[in-house]
Amino acid sequence: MMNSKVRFAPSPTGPLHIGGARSALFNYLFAAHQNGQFVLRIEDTDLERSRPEFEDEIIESLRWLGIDWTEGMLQGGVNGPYRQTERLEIYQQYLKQLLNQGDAYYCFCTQEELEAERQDQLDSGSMQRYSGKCSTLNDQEVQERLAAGIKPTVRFRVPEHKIQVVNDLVRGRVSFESDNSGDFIIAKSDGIPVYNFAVVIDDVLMGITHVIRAEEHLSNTPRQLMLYDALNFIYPKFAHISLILGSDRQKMSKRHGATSLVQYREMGYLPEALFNFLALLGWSPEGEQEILTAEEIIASFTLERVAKSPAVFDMDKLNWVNQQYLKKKTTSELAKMLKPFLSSSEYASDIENMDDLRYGLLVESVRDHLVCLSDVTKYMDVFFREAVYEEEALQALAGDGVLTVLENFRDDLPYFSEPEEIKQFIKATVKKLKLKPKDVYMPLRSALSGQTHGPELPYLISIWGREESIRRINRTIVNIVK
RNA sequence: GGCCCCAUCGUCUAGCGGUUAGGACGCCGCCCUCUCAAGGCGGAAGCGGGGGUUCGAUUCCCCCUGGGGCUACCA
Repeated sequence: MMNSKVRFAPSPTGPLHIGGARSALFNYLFAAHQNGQFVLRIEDTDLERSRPEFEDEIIESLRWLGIDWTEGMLQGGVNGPYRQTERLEIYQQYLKQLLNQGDAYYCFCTQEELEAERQDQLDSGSMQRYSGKCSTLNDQEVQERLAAGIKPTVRFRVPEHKIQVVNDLVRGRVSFESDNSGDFIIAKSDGIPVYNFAVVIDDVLMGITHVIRAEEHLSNTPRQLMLYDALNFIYPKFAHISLILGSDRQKMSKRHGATSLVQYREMGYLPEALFNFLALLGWSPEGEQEILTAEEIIASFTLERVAKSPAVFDMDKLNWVNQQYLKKKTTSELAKMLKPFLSSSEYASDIENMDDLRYGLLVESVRDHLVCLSDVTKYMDVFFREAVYEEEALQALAGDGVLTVLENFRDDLPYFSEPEEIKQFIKATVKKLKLKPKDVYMPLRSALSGQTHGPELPYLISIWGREESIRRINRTIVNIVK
């Protein structure tokens, strides 16, 4: 198993999804674990839906997640090109071979005819598969149709009564009966090969030893195996990993909320957190530790520990994992990462006007609340908005000694105070007035912010500074306490 | 409909014939605490059902049920 080579072969028909990212990740982990090779190939044979922008986006997403490959897109390599639409001549050769061998034939059925055929089979409850109508056309009939300008598809002639066995590395032995599959199309009428065909050619020519992909491809594998047989190719090893489901146990799709990697990046999830979380979806390390570095995951990743059952994507757990990684960041690292999120918020100018010291304090005061970076904007109101008194705050301000507390604070508040100094000052005030801490803190908090909850009070005061804090106190005294 | 895969707390999972069925998220409670978080401690919560095999099944086999996938000139 020393020279293993895997691949990830996305179709650029949309952004990189959670599911695709997980497949890419498992391939990456498998390769990295044994120092194998990893090819990134683009399967863009669906001309209708493939778009170059998506190709770029997928590649960028992989990079962002921390997934590297050793060959293929951007890296180059001796087995290129790595974009399927640039490999058309290659597929053509094998198509010709299959045609010559009699393992494939031209099919002139129109889409309407096929649709009608399918509908009939559906109505009569019989097996849904191609009837084989064109499989018996003789040379002359074929030539006539070609001469008439009909563009044929190419179908693979499925052998009869053959058992195809997939020795899957995660699922074990899975067998299929060839008779359950009709002659399937391997090249469309425009000459472009279809997935099941192109994937076989590419995997063989690129020397792929292990095909690790999502379970949805398990049922396609026997068709691919028949192609391997017809072309006299040696099978790679297969490993089909289970699907990722939404909370309703359906395959993840756009209606499950954020499903693309870019969305998570935009929300402010850390790539290392997603890397860790995705690795845990369908795989588990031996110990009980769940927060693991990429290196640790690579070191212990094996297909033997990959789960067979599908996994529901749990946003709560992702949030927790992300929080764990956020906590590891220093305040200055966080401050830097948070900037773009604040700069595009309504508080952009407020943040811009803050000096580094105060901005650092602000970050420190809200960091424990963050689940993802974009959350930061939810906690900015209290710093920059004029106090709007909540019911509980008004109650806290209605107490007996409130005015004394406020005036004492206002008159004795020291200059240039850092949170710790302010904390000491409040402590001293508590002592001096012979009150319970709460009877000092709550009136102050309420008077300053209009709320009974929020960031630690010493931080709030320090961030506002002496002048602003006194202004707020006075405003409350005049308007509320009187 | 046919073929295939899957099945342990709500969720992610450990388990690979004998365990008080372990961990994590979430939830609940307590502690800490000016508040909200964070943190610490504790708790509730699971082997889908029925047959076998076995001295003994969560674990092995079969059936059922449930969920998912494939069945495209998509991948």
